[in-house]
Amino acid sequence: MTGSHQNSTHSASHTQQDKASTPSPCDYCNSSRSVLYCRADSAKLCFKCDREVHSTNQLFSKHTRTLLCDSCYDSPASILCSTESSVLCHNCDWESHNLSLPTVHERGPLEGFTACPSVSELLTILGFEDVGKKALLYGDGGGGGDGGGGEKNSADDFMGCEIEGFSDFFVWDAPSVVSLDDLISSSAPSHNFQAMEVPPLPKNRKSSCGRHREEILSQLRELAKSEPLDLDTEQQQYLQSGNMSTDLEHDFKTDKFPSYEWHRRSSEPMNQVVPLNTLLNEEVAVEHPTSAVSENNEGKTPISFKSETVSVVPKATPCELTSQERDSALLRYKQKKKTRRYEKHIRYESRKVRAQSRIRVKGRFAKMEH
DNA sequence: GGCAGAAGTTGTGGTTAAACGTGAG
DNA sequence: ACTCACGTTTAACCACAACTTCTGC
Repeated sequence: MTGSHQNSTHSASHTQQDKASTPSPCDYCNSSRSVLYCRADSAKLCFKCDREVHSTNQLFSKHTRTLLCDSCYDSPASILCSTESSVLCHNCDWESHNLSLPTVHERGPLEGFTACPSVSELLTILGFEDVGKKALLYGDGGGGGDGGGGEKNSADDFMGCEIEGFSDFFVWDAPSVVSLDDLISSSAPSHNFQAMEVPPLPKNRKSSCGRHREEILSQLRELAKSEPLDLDTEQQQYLQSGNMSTDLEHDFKTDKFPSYEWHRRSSEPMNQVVPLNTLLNEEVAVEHPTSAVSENNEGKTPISFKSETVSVVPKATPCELTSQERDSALLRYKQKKKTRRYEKHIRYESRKVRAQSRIRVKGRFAKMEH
């Protein structure tokens, strides 16, 4: 083993550690935060680019995409832990549940999606079906005069804010098969493979989009701007009549940083956006609304906040790309796709040489005779 | 902090059984 | 619709050197 080889392996492991637990930008636009993983492309994408890439042709639309793991941000999530409201890849699930938190957490399989679902379909897929278009309409702090009683408040700050009580909106879609045990118990020959006596998972679970639902919902709202929602007449009139929250209007037209919109303070105007320089590479004091008290647009009832210092990831660059940027991004994506390696990659040539010279019995490695 | 040794983990390829897909009867 | 035969694909298996992480001094 040469020194340079050792160095390369060391640096490789460092690289892996470095990129772990750090949200990475979209492989396509390189600006929005990636929330989806496409196995076929080995690409991490934001919702907007996912739509753009996978709507290109029918072949691409068949790619299965899943959410990124909440823990390592590097692998497709396959397990939903409803106890922690997180989505995890197999490795992280194993680490967090088999080593430290054995079996007390309620977990289930997480499935991806194919084709190019509409925003409302995506909301359903991600377990937001009860919030759906209303939340997209009223966005953050908007509200509007729609009925709905007390729960309306929660949806008002749906996009940008973590609000207590709001999690009740999120509905867990109970998968038909929850575990291997379910498969076994459901395999009685007379039952026609339907799961029998397997209680469905509780309906009041949180959404299946993991810990980053703010980011996901923010991107979905961006997506909704370019996609005519399947709205009812009342909602359409509401949008057109100008009754729409000024905040939402602002979002649709000028807000470049929807993900960070909740960084405003209660004393600031509702449509004020945190300047870019405060968002880049520095810790900023932000305040989360702790209770959903925002009423309608005219009321401007102040939202109560709790202060919290968070590390802002410098990825909050505009989602809106110029045509040049788009072309550039497309080029980058295509180049990356070209250089993708499907063939087997040997990390340690010395091990290969060693394996090839090993004694075998029916293809298996045999013990060396000393 | 630096070093040495122990302990634990990873990666390697040929064979084969099982799984899977397809077409014929 | 079903069974069977046949071809193709996939994943598990094995031992151990190389590599990484931990521990004690």
